[in-house]
Amino acid sequence: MKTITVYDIAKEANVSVATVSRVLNDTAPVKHSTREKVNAVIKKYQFQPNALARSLISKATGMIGMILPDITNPFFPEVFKGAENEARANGYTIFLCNSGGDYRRESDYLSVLKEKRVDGILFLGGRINLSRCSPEMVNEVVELSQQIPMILINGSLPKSGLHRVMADEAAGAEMAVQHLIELGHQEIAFIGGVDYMTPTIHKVKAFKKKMLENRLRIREEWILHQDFSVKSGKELMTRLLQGHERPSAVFCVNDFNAVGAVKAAIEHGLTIPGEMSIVGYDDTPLSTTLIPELTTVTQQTYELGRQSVQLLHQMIHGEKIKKITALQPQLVVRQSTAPYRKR
Amino acid sequence: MKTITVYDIAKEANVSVATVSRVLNDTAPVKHSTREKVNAVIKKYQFQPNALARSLISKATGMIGMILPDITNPFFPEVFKGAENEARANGYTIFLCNSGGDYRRESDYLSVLKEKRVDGILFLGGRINLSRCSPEMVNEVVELSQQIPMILINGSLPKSGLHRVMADEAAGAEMAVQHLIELGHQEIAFIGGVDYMTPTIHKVKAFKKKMLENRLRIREEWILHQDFSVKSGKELMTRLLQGHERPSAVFCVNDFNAVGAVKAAIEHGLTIPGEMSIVGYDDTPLSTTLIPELTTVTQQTYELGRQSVQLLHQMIHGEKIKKITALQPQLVVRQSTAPYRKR
DNA sequence: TAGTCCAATGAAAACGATTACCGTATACGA
DNA sequence: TCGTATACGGTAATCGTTTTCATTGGACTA
Repeated sequence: MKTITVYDIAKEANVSVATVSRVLNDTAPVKHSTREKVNAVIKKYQFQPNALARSLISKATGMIGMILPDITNPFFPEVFKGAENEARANGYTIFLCNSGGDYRRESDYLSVLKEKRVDGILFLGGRINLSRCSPEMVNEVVELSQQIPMILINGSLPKSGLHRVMADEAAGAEMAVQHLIELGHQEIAFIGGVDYMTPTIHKVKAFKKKMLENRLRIREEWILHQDFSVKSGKELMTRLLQGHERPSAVFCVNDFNAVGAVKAAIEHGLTIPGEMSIVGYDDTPLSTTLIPELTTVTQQTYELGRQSVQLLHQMIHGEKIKKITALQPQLVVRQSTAPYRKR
Repeated sequence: MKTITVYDIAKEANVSVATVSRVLNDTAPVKHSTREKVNAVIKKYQFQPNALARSLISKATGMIGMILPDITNPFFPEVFKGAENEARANGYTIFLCNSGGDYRRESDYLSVLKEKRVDGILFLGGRINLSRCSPEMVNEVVELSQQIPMILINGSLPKSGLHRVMADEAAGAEMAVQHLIELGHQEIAFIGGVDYMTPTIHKVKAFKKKMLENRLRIREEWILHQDFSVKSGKELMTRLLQGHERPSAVFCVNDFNAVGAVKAAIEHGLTIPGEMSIVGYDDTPLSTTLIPELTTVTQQTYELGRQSVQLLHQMIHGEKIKKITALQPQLVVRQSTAPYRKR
């Protein structure tokens, strides 16, 4: 089966390829009758111009790449959705690249995206969430970003000066802790996350700051880390509950950890929020499916994706954009937190 | 900044472009010393061949498109992950196309994928889950599938003869109902899903079949439909509980609905599984975050994605593959079901 | 020693569009 | 009737690769 080209259309419509192209792209005036004739042939053969050939010459592919650590973490599908809608509205299609947070996989994808000549790249997770990131890993990204418009979402690279769109995690974390303090809690623990990754670091810092501001005691043994999974949240909470003293409230690095914490607490016979208040982070769909529904901090996840693509689109068109765009998080109070009650 | 091409490499290495291409693709013998020389230049400029130009001539893009209804439904990220891993292992990158189940959006994407000349298409949800689908909607897909290898995942199109990979939903549903019956339940309800979509239809049919086989009464007023969301599950369960009689067990069309049902039951003061057994479907991550953990049916979601890409890959290489590949679902008993107790 | 074959390479023609540049028909005013 | 502006149409170059075909110089066989 032969692939049909503009030449075939041109021949059948008795015009030149230039005219076909003009009809296709509306780039120069074409007589009405001619246009009709050409369109008829195009329709007859269901002709669609080859985007590869077109891109080769126009230098634009209408493709963007999105690298993220784990699409099964419900935070990311929401970001993707925002990105995807904005992308489609502007004529882009998205390569979704699941890196597993593995920097080799990231490099692999970076290279693939480059050779596929995507118009832009959205980078989430992995190396951009590491508190220290090797110079090679930084360089690789910086160099690519000089060739292809790129935006870092919810992350950064030391001294790279790359464009970023992010939720203000410190502010969000402060809100969460403030909320607990206002409820009268004094013995508050922090759970979760990988200790050398920035989401954890920012939140721990904000946590300590708030505690200090309110002259509350910070117990280092109540700041526990592991990773970002449900399992991890459960294990850390269990460890917390095994101590001979226990906090009356826990702030978790994300919803996954919070869900695990809730499960551990319930298995331990505690009622939530009666005997233990728990706050999550991200406002993923999990937080409303949980019983009790989770008090958490929303990051405007959808907006994060949408605005990133919007900005990327501007970059692609050579417009200057702000280096940093910060979205304000917001506390969402649900059922997993309640005023402190003496036991 | 000039883009560098094989010509630049060739010139600098004192060879012809043909030789550069041979080094790049290892498609013909090249003298060792020449190869070294060329590779050195390639490395020096960090040259990466333009995939567009390459694809234009090779007719292969290394891109596949995946159309699915809703990436925020936790069932799909898992499918995607399976697909993505297998894809990457075979050198493909995936365009993720979120259709929202909207057939116009599907058509739009179908057309974009065609003009981008993807090597293959994975189609999930939307029109392929409709019990009746207009001839135009069928045709559009069938015609495209004659030009581009395509696999329908968990769905079908009437008389289209397209390749399909699917979980055997009828078998899975029978297992779920069988499980409840074996626990001694006799008054069982079915909840959820859009009534004209195949996931619902298959499950209701299996439900009725099992009930009949066991001479149990089927009450039409206990077969309720709405959509696939948590909210919907909650509303339907609430409606069920307002009747003056109520079932002792409920089989839900998916985990979302089941979560909603559990929430409604608990709000209604029932204990689960003590007073009400609930079974979900899909074994999404939700099922283990819920308290109690949900008894559900696993569809081997990851495998669904992985095997689909594997088969698609074979199709792309012109191999003949089975028209239908069915994965066996499996019952996963957790905490939301228990033996019937008289009240 | 002549003939054969193969490894190693280069020149040029694709692939399927866009587009710069030039050519021509028509209409219009003088 | 002629000159000229207007409105298109056509040709060919271009994008950056791969690939076919031809060429060359040995090495090997008979």
